[in-house]
Order: sequence, then structure tokens, then C-alpha cells
Amino acid sequence: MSQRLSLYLRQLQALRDEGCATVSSRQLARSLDVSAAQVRKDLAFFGQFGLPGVGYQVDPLIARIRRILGTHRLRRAAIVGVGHLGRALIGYPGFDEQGFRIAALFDADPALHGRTFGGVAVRPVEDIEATVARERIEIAILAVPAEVAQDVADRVVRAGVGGILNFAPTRIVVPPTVGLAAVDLSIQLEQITHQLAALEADDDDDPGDPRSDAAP
Amino acid sequence: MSQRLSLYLRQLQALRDEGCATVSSRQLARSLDVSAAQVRKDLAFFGQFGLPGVGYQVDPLIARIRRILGTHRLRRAAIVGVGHLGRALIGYPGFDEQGFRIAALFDADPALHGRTFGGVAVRPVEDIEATVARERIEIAILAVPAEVAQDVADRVVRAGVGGILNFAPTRIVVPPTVGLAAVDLSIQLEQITHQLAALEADDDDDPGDPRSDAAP
DNA sequence: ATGTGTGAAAGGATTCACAGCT
DNA sequence: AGCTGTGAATCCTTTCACACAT
Repeated sequence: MSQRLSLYLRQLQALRDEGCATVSSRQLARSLDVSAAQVRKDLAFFGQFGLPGVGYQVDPLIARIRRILGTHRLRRAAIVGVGHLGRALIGYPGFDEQGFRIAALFDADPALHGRTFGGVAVRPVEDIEATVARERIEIAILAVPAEVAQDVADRVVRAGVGGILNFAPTRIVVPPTVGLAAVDLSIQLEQITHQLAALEADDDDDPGDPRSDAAP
Repeated sequence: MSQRLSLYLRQLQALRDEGCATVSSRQLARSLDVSAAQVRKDLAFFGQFGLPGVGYQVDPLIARIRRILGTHRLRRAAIVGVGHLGRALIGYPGFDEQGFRIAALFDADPALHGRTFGGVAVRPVEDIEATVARERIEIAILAVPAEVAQDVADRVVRAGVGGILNFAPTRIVVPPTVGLAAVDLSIQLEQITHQLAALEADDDDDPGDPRSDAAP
């Protein structure tokens, strides 16, 4: 459900930039694909916020959601792995906008040590413990090969980060006190081919098959 | 739910590589964080597959899931946008393994036209229609700036792709017949800070707050 | 009039528990 | 004995509908 909070936040920020001061649950629901009732239930869960007959005040609601999502203050993150993916993440515009600051970069390749990207110098992975403490890093973003992902995860956890965003195509395990999110590209692509396959099953009708996925 | 099918598939492939010929729902559930009953329900939905007293045969089950997910045959994909993110995706090892082939690259920057990455030449975006048809591209992966994402999406849809994987940090809309999946990095990061914020609320106990998220 | 907040109803998903097969 | 397939029960999420506030 907190995913929907992020969506609301984006929409509210867009509305604010257009100069809207208030918004109704119906407006907010339109264009996001959720119901107005859903919006009200979600927002009401954190306390009263709407004005009956008027709607929600955009600015206070943005502030409230950012507080709930924990982005009301700046969050310092490190990227481990400065290959193409790491460099793509450094330049990602959404981070700054949403209150994230890339404050450290790490890579195993000595050729990269000392080079800077986006004004941040690349350090060896051996420096993770010291740098995470000194720079007050709260989040580690793993853009490393699958083979070393668990090792790196263990290391950043020891160093004291509170959360990990994992891009390596492998499951990693962390203590329950550490937040974890993962982006698995193969799963996303299979989501799409799954839809393609369902359509194909409709086309070349094949009643001999035991049971079709798209049937019920 | 089809996300879980992808997870089962990964686990089954790992088991096969270890030489296992059969697997029980309990084994499969262990290490993935789902219940054994969940595994059985999911697999039974597509027909009978297990042998009571034995379990599931690994190889036939892999074949069956790949068919359901639509990766039983090779799927040809194009990447639009050959910046850092696009290049990271070209080298992503999971694509080959799971039956995807990057068969075309497009970019708006003329300086890139004709350069090859992973053996594939970069073409101008104006060539999308012709190339998608000629190369029988089924999936478009958008690694472009948010400002042009919708335009590019419209173009690849016109060109006839069946599905889109969107990395641009913006919602795009496509006809209902076109599959769509999106990777929004900010949402993933906010997922993590949300967990951080919940823990912080526990620490510095703040009973003055109307209602805490982590309370119930 | 217009729009929130919220119980009640509906709908899905997950787990339980066990009959039946090997 | 061991394990699947599946109805029943449970839990969680979403929608409905309306009293109430501005």
C-alpha cells in the first residue's frame, strides 16, 4: 500500500507545480488507476486531512506523505558498483527531486578509484565501513554482479546502513531490521511475455491443451 | 501471482543445475518466502503436475512454467535509449539466460548511430517502425528521458510491439492490448525510507503524533 | 451542493486440514 | 510414510453507501 503513497506524492507534486492548492479524492484518483474511495481510505488511515466539501490541501498533504515515507529530510545513499548501471543511477534525476543524495561511490576496480562522478569520488570497497560511518550513509544501492552481491550486502550491513536497494539478479538475505527492496529485470520482462503468451493462446486456439491460463 | 511463477522458475533452474530430478512443494517453498500450500495452489492452477508421495519433476515443470510465462521460445527485444542505463541493460546477463535477445538498439543522438554494443548497431529512432517489423521485435525496453517516454512509447506501439518495459520515471499510457511493466526507482527507494521511518518512530517515541504508521 | 470519513459488504488471496494417491 | 490437490476457513484488501461536515 505504501507504493500508492508514492504515486499520490508524485501526482500531488505535479498538481502543486500547476498551482493547485486543493484536490479532491476523485481528482487524485483519476489518471492514477485507483478508486476515489481507495484514496480516501489510504489517506484517512494516517489521520484526518480532508475538508468536507473542499478536498485536501495540496501542500500540507505533500508534507504529511513525505513524513510518512521518511523523505521529509534528506537521505544519504551510497552506490556500490560504478559500472554502466551505477553511472546511470548517479545521473538519475528522480533521486534529487525526492530527497535522496548520493554521498559515496564504491567499486572493486582500482582503475576507478579516485575518479569522480557527479562530484563524488569512487572509493575501494574496503573503505565501506569507514566511509558509511563518516558520511552517515543510510541506504546502500547495489549495482554489482550477482556473484558478489551477498558479500557486499553483508559488508554494508556491518557498516550500519538501514536499507538496501538491490539490482543484482539474485536474492540476498539481510537481518530483519534492515530494509530491503529489489529490482529484478527478468521478472519484469517475464511479466510482459506472460501477457504476450496469454494473447497468443487466444489467437491460435488450442483446445487440446489441458487448461489455458487466460481461461477463467 | 505470476511474479511467483518467475521465482519458482529461478529456483527450479538452480535445482536442475545441481542435478535434482524432482522437488517437493516444501523444498521449493523453503528459501523463497512462501508457504508450501501456496506453491501447490499456484502450480495446481495450471493442471495436475505433481506425483503424490514424490513431488514435482523438475525438467517438465520448468518447461511448463516457461510456456506459461511465454519464454519457451526466444523473444526479441529492442532497447530505446543507449545511455548508461541502456548499456547496462545490453550487458545484463539475465536476459540471455531467460530467453530474451536484444535484437535492436535505438538512440536519438546521431553520434551513436552505427556504433555497436554487444554486436548490435545503434539506429536512429526514425528507423523504429521499419526495424521492428524487419527484426520481428516483440518487446521494447525504454531507457530514455521522461520527457520523451510517451512519444517513444507511441512510436513503438505503432511499430507493432506487443509489450513495453518502461524505465523512465513517468507514467506512460498504452492501448490495453499492449503489455506494460514499469520500474520506478524512486518508489523503490521510498519503500526503504518508509521502513526506516517506521523504525525511527519506534526509537524516538513521539506520542504527540496523531497516529503512528507502525502502531497497529 | 460537494466531498470527506467510515462502518458494512464484497471480493481476493492465503492458510488449514485432510482425503486420496504412490 | 510422504506428498499432492483441494474444499473450508481465515485473513486482508477493495468497494459501496451514506451520515456528516463545510
